[in-house]
Amino acid sequence: MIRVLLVDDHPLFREGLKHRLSLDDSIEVVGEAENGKQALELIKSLEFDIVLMDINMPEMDGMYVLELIKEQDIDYKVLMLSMHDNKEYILGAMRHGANGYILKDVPGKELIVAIKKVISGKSYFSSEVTEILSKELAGEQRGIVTRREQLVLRLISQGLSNKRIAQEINVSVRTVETHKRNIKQKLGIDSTMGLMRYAIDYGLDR
Amino acid sequence: MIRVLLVDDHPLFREGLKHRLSLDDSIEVVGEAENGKQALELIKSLEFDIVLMDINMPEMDGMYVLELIKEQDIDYKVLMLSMHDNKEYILGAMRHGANGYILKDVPGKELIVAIKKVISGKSYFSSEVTEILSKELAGEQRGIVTRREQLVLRLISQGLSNKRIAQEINVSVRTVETHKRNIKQKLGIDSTMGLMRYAIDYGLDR
DNA sequence: CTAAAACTAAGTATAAACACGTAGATAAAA
DNA sequence: TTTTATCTACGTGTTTATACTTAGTTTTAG
Repeated sequence: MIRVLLVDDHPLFREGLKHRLSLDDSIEVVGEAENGKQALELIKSLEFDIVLMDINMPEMDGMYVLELIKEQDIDYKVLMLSMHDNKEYILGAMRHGANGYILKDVPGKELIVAIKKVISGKSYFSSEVTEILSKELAGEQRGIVTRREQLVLRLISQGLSNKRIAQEINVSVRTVETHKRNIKQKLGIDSTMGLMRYAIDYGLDR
Repeated sequence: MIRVLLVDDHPLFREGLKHRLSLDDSIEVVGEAENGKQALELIKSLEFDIVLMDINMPEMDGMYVLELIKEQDIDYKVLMLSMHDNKEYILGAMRHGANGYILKDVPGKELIVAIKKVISGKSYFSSEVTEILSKELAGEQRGIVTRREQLVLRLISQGLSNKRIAQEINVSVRTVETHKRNIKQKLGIDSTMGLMRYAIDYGLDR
């Protein structure tokens, strides 16, 4: 029996997932959390085999939880779920050791296939995801937005000024400027507004 | 038996919805569509009592479909679903004659209550929604964004700088600044980012 | 252990955005 | 025909952002 821990902030989505997973007799949902904090508590107290986790969540997002999980001794399997096929997310998830990454709108069977593959020790990335990755890699290690830069990007997308961002993450305004400049250069975008648009389009906001 | 037509672009969400609705014996999902176009076809060919429709969808969004539905002779009941509690959406839905508007993260029972209320001829707007509306109406008839301002707003949403916008519409940068200032004042938004979100949410972009 | 990458931050000068007030020209409505 | 709304735009002063360079410190990977 594969014991699954669900982490997603939308109750309806969780229900949809549960329903899908219930179609397979060897899978069982043993816990649910609606944000990262809850997830971490459950991870400590619960026995399970795999975490199925959304990236975009309020309170504490999935990417961060992934990081924390993978820093622990026990190697829990983590399958990331996302609405977005943006490369920053995908690369971020891979960098932090996710065992798989699938988009939320994949057909139902694929989800179960993915879980079983991950449980068997392999990794699973849905075809849309691998396609994006290959395009990225084809362009040779082009600038990857680093974690710190992603953070700054998210704050930019929330409409904060350099000054506010600097206060928020306790660095100098000049540092924020530097990060911003590097992000622009990496993404080939030349205006702050363009960055905002990018962040919104690719779901890096909120 | 209440026959429901589901319209949402996310299969998982539809499954979650179906699961919830299946908890009530008097409700039955008779059709599903994943975008506005499909929905319109089903509406022509199918018999049903109420449409449960998401606003944000690719291809053809829910707001436009609502408009088309309400222009027809038969008065179909329409309950709008949305991730966003943004007032333009809510007001837009009301203006186009939606019978209800609820947020996607409401508890499961509320959805069923809402459907039954709408079927009985009443309207249903969830509490978060009515709260936002009351705030809006308290401020009475605030300024309407003019055509020119809408144009500027659209360009802002595309991430253009004041300078670029000025070039685009052949006016001085100062004029753009003035428009921007007026828009902000009218909408009660004080950041350019807020304007962008407004434009994107309201579909003024692209 | 060493090299590379990431994070930090400053100097200096220029450019852009914003706030607030004001106002002429023109088009639309009463 | 007045009145009103809209579109246009300037002045002035302040704040913020950017361009381009350089560089110390820390972390990560080979």
